[in-house]
Amino acid sequence: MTFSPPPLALPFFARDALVVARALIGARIVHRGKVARIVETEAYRGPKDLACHARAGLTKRTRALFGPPGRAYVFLVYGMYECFNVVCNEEGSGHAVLLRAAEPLGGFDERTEADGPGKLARAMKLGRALDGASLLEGDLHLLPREGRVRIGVSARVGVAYAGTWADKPWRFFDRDSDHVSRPPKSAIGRPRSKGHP
DNA sequence: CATATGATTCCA
DNA sequence: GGAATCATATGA
Repeated sequence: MTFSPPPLALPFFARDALVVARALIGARIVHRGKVARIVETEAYRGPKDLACHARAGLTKRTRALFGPPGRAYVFLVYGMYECFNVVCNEEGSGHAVLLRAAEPLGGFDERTEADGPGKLARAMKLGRALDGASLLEGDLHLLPREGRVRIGVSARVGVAYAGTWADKPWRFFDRDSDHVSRPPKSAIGRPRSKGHP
């Protein structure tokens, strides 16, 4: 019989989004019979972070973002893609971690890809219906990382409008994964090249 | 009420 | 390089 660790619990999520974003690289996400290994995340750190949706304060959209940690924050972007986040830190802080890419492990069609936030949410069926849903109980949860992982760091993607906040090194990824959404510009921590040695 | 835009992806 | 596509945020 296979040992299965318990899902990540409240104390894991009740920390700064920067800490949680790094800790989630290599963790697994489980939902409706699908399992995937998280290989890319980004931290969003509340109202002061001008790249974070929390900058607009508490609105209809950010209700879950300002809610308790350990729940989902899901939003629609560009009218057609959804982005799945895990709420972190303490209630009201507006911290969250965006899941940007994962390696499909089980329960997927053979050619399903999850190398991008929109594609990951679509592949795992993590739509807006889950906005505010708990990851601490029920059929949506995360499992701790097993083994070692080499973590790379870069600036966050797609937030150029945020001025200097766009340059913060708050994106994390598995340096050895072939399922990261895009190679970082920085030479440090670039994912293993597929073409050359 | 009107309008601009986005934590993206896919196509030319 | 540009389009697709629509809920939200913002300002009149």
